[in-house]
Amino acid sequence: MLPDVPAVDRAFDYFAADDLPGELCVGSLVRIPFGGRRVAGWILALDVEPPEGVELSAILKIVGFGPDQTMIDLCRWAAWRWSGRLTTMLRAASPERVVNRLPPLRVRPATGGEANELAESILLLGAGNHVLQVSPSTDPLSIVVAAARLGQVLAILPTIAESQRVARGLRASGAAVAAWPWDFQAAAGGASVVGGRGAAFAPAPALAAVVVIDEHDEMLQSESSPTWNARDIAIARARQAQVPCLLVSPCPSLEALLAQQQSSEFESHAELAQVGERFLPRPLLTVDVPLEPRGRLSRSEERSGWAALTVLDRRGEDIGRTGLFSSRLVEMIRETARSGERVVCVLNRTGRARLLACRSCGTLAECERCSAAVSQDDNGRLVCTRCIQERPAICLECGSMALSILRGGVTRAREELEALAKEPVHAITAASPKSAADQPSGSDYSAAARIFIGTQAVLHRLQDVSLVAFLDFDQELLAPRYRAAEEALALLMLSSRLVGGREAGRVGGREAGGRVVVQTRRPDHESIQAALRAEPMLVSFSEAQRRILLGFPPAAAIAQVGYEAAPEFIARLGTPQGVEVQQAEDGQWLLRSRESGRLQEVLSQVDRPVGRLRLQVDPARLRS
DNA sequence: CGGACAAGCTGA
DNA sequence: CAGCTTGTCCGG
Repeated sequence: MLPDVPAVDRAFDYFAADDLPGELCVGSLVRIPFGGRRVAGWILALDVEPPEGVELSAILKIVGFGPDQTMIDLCRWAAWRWSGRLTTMLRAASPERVVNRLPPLRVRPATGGEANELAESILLLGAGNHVLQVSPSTDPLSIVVAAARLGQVLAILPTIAESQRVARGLRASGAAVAAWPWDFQAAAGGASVVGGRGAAFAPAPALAAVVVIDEHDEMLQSESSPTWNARDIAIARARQAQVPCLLVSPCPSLEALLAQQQSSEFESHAELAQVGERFLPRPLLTVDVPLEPRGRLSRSEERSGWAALTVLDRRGEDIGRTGLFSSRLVEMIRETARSGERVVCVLNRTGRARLLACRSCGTLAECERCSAAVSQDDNGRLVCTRCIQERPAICLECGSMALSILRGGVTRAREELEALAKEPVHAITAASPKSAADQPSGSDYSAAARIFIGTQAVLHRLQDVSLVAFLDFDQELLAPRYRAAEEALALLMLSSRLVGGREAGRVGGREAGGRVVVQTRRPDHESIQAALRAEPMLVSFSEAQRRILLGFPPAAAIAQVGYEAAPEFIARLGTPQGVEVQQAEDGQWLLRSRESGRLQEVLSQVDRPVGRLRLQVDPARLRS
């Protein structure tokens, strides 16, 4: 019995009275007395031999059904893989509301769906991981429906909203569908599961295939620790059930390509096999692993979904004298807006300015306390993002109030563009209300508005766009994040979808006539070249080399350790063999191991000190 | 986590 | 030395 008390993370033995109402089995959710309180808990095993001299307490109540033995095994593995607590994983695998009865197992596969080549090839897939490189305009529904002809499928998508659309479509194809996290019962009864990343933990007793849509998407990873990734859990589940796992993406991740490579090498379901307390880990990326998706569309189909990409090379322009908008871009924006179509400009910098200098003495605007460069917020005040200090816009050196913007943010760019385009420009950031309906009256960007500007959040907010322009794509390409190249390509892919209007049901991409524009000084960068030629593998090849060289996932396992208890944690860790320990300047530590499974093993042996600790294994981003 | 209990601090 | 705070341990 594992109490649902995260800090405990240890199982205890209890006594089950014969006359306890309800069915008691492995995975049952129960209520038990624990440390003087009544708490919820999960039954992990029955008929255990309690240790000598322990007085057992009785289970108070059987609450309902929870994750079965298979799911408990999976949760154990996930807890090990991301150094999390078993309770966290079991919570994710438990029903939202009490489930008192499970329906008899009955599978109703999809019967409808298009009978195209792709659908036929999915029916023939064997167990193992299969990377399916699709076009940005490929409708995920067609793939999920094709897979659901095999029986119960588990379909995982990055967003709940999209998963609901797919769930509706799958239902229409005749399949029994469980929408996660609401339909635990139906899932346990054999219905095909469709949901967001959480669906990776849904029960699927008759599992026939696992499908991960947009497997490259960062949304599939939990942002708080444990930083479990639904793609990797999907891979483990498919292997556990010995069924095919379809990793679908227009820009496949290295993780998916590596998993595909390994599934042909390791056919046994070794991953979840435990040897004592240890799991057999997946090998890491090495230089001799060839990376190539197994499933591909025809070149023309694949290309059709990628939007025509215009690369505006800014190298020839005078450094420091050019604004955010090249004349060519302004021309394109005006032209598109004039024909009544929508334009979206992307600039991943919030506020008014991210870097300022004094106009009279040239001094950079810094924080008076910590000397970091200060930003200017929407109200014109200078703020330090590092120490949350704030002051008016005055030069500390000469007292001048005239500061010039060296690197502008969205607020400033909006004003600038409005002047250049000679029509209203609407700013949208992550902080803006979600839909036009939430808009205060008077700001009418729903109907008449044509030009929008914002951080990359705009790409998720708008539809029916004809032009997406990245004002400073170098910021994406050269971002100090180890996945920057893949993320940059994913942004171009997402933009292709947006201008292709997949939501609107159009064919999309080149054929729909939408355009994506990037302003850059790195026109030769592989992320741009990959989108230009509709050949995402260009990024994979160079990224694989880079990750191996620098020691980042999936070529190494890393962990970021932070918060107050971090120094004590690192002290307890010592200097274990096969693990590098690096201290970052922001008071965080980075652990790295190039030996598969070594990091997990080492982390599981350290007991957590008291106090707040952030421990993130293989996070998508190393944050400070 | 939260309760129990022990060891340390304060004040008359 | 009572009464209270702070720390450490443990739960079946």
